Amino acid sequence: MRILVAEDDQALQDVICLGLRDSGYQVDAVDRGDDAIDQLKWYDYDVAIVDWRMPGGEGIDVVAWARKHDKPTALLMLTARDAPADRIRGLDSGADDYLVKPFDFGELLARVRALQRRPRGVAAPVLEKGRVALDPARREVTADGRPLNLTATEYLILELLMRRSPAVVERKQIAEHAWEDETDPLGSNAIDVQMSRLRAKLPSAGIRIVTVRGAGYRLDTG
Amino acid sequence: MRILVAEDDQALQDVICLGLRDSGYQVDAVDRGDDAIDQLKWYDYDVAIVDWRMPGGEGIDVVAWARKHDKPTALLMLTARDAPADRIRGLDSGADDYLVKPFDFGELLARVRALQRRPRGVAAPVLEKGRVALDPARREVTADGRPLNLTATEYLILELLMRRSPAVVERKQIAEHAWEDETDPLGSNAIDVQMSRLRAKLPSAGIRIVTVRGAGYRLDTG
DNA sequence: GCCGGTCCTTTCCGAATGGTTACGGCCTGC
DNA sequence: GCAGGCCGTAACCATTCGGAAAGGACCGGC
Repeated sequence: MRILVAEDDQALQDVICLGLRDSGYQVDAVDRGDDAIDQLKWYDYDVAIVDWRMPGGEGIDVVAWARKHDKPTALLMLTARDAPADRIRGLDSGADDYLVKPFDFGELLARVRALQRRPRGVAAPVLEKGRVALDPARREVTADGRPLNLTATEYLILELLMRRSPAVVERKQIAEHAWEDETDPLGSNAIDVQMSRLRAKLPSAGIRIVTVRGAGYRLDTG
Repeated sequence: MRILVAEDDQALQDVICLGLRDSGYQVDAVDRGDDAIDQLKWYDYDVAIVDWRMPGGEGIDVVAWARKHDKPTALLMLTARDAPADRIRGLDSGADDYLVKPFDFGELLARVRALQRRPRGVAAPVLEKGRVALDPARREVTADGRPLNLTATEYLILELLMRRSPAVVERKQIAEHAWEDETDPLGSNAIDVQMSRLRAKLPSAGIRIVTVRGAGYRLDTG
């Protein structure tokens, strides 16, 4: 479990980081609000412990930023402000929990554990078409409950076709979606080969890939 | 928004119920622990505010029951016990938040709002899958009650897989969660080796780690 | 009907991916 | 400072994947 600690009091930061590491967490620490936002921008933390007062942006701004950008990180505000009005403001800015300094370290750990129990984000819906069900979370495709064994590339292509169905998907879009370097497969027959392999795995799946000459491909039922 | 209030002090119960209704919530109240469980059994509450000491079953038992039965209700414990050890026990029993009496009513409202924001459904404090139980607080993993001796890295990986199950977890996410410097294991086969060691300890544990080529790993039962 | 272009399919092979094992360095506890 | 556990490295292996190539099918236009 990965935790971000944003606290400008060096002594307190050390205590928190050491204690958390001791409990087996992967901890990164920053001492500025803007640095905290940077970290959240690039890494996927499970929990962030954010001090209210910090140089470079208040903790409350960090929380608001994370909420605005739909980060899955659970946010715990940490502060010396213990007036009810402050707590209310902290929580209403989007924090999931609020702990007042000085605090018992064991309680901090317990609150972190409580936050970890939150399910992450919203479950991706299962795409269904014909007899085929594609589950993006499990990365699994089944036909009548039986798994179709798709390779990574085949999966990406089928996912795109299912999402767009019944619209036509251009070759270029397929290239962009399923290849790192989207110019690569256009000069070759790579896409053709993939489509052929994919089709070979679909019969009796209740869907079929229709070629639209000069335009691309489309997924149809039946 | 539907809330259950379980509090045996009639005066306090009235205050809470009136205040919540005033804020537009639909509130049911009970004054016994067993009644609280009954209500949770039959109705689908968004939030339950549960006092610790009550006739007919302690609040902590209500919380444990709700978690054990996968109730999606967010649980807030309310109590006069403010020793850190009590708070920790309350939270680790599965409560999502813990508020000490006497409290500011505005803060209660803010904490309720914070609970509402989280996606519905919260995992139990102990993760269970197949015959394996993983207790994050004790940092212990058992299969059928017998301890599996996992190393620190193996534990971190298994914890992540169990939390995300049945979703696929990318290698990069595994790297971020189980290693300090997440770029390190990606260039090597460190993750592969850890997975191999972990698998070696899992047979007959009722779970299995499935490789999803090009995507990552997934924990499945069976 | 012929022709050019687009698309399909199959085969082949190099490369990538991942699993397993042995080894050795490092840290910890005694 | 020694023993043992932990974990990364490297080597080896099995398997899979996907693109190149080649030949054929199909389509549309003239």
